Amino acid sequence: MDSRTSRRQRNAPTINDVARYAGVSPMTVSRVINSEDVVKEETRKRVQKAIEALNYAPSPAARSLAGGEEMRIGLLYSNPSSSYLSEFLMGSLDRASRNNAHLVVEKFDEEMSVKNVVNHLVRGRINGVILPPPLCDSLEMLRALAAAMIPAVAVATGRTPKRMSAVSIDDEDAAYAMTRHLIALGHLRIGFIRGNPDQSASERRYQGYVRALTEAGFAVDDRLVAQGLFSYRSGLDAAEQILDLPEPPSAIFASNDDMAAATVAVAHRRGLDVPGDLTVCGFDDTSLATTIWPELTTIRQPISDMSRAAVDLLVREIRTGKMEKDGPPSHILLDYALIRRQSDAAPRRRPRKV
Amino acid sequence: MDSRTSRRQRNAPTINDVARYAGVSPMTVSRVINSEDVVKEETRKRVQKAIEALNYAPSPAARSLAGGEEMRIGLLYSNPSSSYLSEFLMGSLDRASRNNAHLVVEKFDEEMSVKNVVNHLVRGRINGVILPPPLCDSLEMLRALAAAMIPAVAVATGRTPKRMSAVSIDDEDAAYAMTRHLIALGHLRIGFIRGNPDQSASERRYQGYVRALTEAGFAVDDRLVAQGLFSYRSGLDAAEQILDLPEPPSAIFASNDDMAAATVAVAHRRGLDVPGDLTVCGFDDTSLATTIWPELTTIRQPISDMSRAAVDLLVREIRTGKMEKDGPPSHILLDYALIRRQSDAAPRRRPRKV
DNA sequence: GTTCTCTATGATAGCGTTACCATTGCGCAT
DNA sequence: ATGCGCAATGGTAACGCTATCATAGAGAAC
Repeated sequence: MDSRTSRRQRNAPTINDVARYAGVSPMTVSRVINSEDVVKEETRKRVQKAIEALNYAPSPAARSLAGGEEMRIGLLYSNPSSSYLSEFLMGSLDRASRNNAHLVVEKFDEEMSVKNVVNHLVRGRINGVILPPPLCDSLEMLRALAAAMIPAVAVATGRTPKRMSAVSIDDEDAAYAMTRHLIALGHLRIGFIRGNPDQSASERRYQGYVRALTEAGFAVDDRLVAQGLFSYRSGLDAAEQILDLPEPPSAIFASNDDMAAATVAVAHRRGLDVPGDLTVCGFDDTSLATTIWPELTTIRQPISDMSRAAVDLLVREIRTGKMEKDGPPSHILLDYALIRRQSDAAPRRRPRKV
Repeated sequence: MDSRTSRRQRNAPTINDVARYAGVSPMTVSRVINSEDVVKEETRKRVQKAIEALNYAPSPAARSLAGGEEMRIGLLYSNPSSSYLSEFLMGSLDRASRNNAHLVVEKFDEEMSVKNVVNHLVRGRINGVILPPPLCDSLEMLRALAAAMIPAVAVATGRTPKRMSAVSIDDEDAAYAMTRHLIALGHLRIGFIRGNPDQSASERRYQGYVRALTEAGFAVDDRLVAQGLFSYRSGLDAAEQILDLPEPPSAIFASNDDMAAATVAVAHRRGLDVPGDLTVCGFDDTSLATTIWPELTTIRQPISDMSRAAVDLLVREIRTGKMEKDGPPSHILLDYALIRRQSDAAPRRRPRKV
């Protein structure tokens, strides 16, 4: 009898259940959850297993009651490159809830003034902000945040900001790797479409391209390099320009997937087979890369991992009350990956089989 | 001395402060807050005044801990049609935080069994689930959730589920409107690319197309209708099939944007101008619609509004402890919009200008 | 061997609220 | 008077977690 001896809803496991299961005290479980480093590796593993086994999830309410600190972190985005955003959101959301922080997503429209937005954040008691591109490159925004004493973490910026922590990949190195990949395939003339000059990653990607070429002993032919803006539309123009050349390249490396997709479209319009007649590759591995046909060979950025790292970093900075001591900011560099799909191939030899 | 006698953040007043100030017990204050009617009018007034005076606001964390009504709502998604997801997330996030509910985003991979996922939800104390497409059409999932007594809200399903609330647009009507739009432009032969037959919206969209044609006195020519699967790839094949016809249509209406984009690609490959030689329109208004060139005329679904509505609905159902009484589920229908962009035009007259 | 570090873990006491039962008066029927 | 029912309020124990201090062992230094 006495069917509900407790007020617990459902019969969700609590930290005590986990503790009993793992044969430790609740406190130790708490420490594992909050990834404190004092716990012995062996114990941690045992607890982790118990958590898995019971499918335990900590109660946010209890946490904030006991911990007494409710943290609000803002995600300020401006360019809804939606596929990017959704991955980004997934990662942030995940870490935010683990860190018992509220994620407040805020859009920064063109019309708004930076000042207003920052004021809005202050009013909303936002304790810190994470900035995905292209906002991470807006000096105005960075300055305004610093002035308002709001800690921020930049994600995927090409620069390494002096006063702010950042999480990114090595754009230069990734572009270098992709270019080397094309060289290894046998391409001798490789076109390049640059990204929007306002975003710092553009320059880094171009530098990687140049370095690979130079190292391989190729000259950088300016005619093979077109300026784009990261948009599909701009990619169309850039690709036309390159393919109009009297001696067009056998491969084009675009600074992002949108422009690569545009390049594929232009090639097709001209009756060129991809990758038979032209190899095309992109950068970012957004959903567009696998939407179109052929699917794009591209550089994958671990977007959700980056946002995860960014949230963790930010939470730590807020907790330790950074801003004051101004220890040097952390810069985390995550690994990229070159994803081979169907849009690249060795160039057709000029003189076909005898 | 003893500067921090308590762990309280800020120095927000608690229910005890109010009680002391009003000269009653905390319990009475609680009753006043929760507007229970047992409190004598005079006492209530005194307490109200104390609340005013101290500017007291109850702590949500403590409330949900004690009240046991911590709400966690799950967002179960399977097909990361990322642009859809990010809009969806924005809406859900917004409402979830307003409703003091935690949003738990969960991916449902192909490999997982429905049973496992549902178990996972139960263990994770998820009180309710919202299901974006295509999961909202999975009968297996719906049944499993019902069996586990987890309330759910389907979003953008074509069906109107018997036992579950749903939020959607009128797919049939939207497709009807688009088809009428094409007819009004002067198109006489209008192709159609159907969506994945596993998703209920596909059939509804097709029905709208048929109705418009029939009403206008056109016959439905089966050769102008191709089967697609909602993927770009399938759109490529479907478009080829339709354009291979000896007498191809002057317009093609694809059941979603991905397939419309594919149709544009096929047209371009064949040297057809869009919209000059062929009008193409899509459905959904995902980011792809504005990524490609020409930008697609399409049907806009108010995705974030739909997810907002879904969360509100779900929260209300959980609060009122539905599931038991099985009052008829609510079905909310939101408005769509026909967005005209650059991919449609009047057909070229067969005999060009004398 | 004794004391003095540490390091890893445990015990205890809240965090601010509500659920549940107990208590206090008070009017009214017996 | 005595007891009863009822209205209004209070006391106490959760809720699930973390902060803080205490403690047990394992070495290290003497």
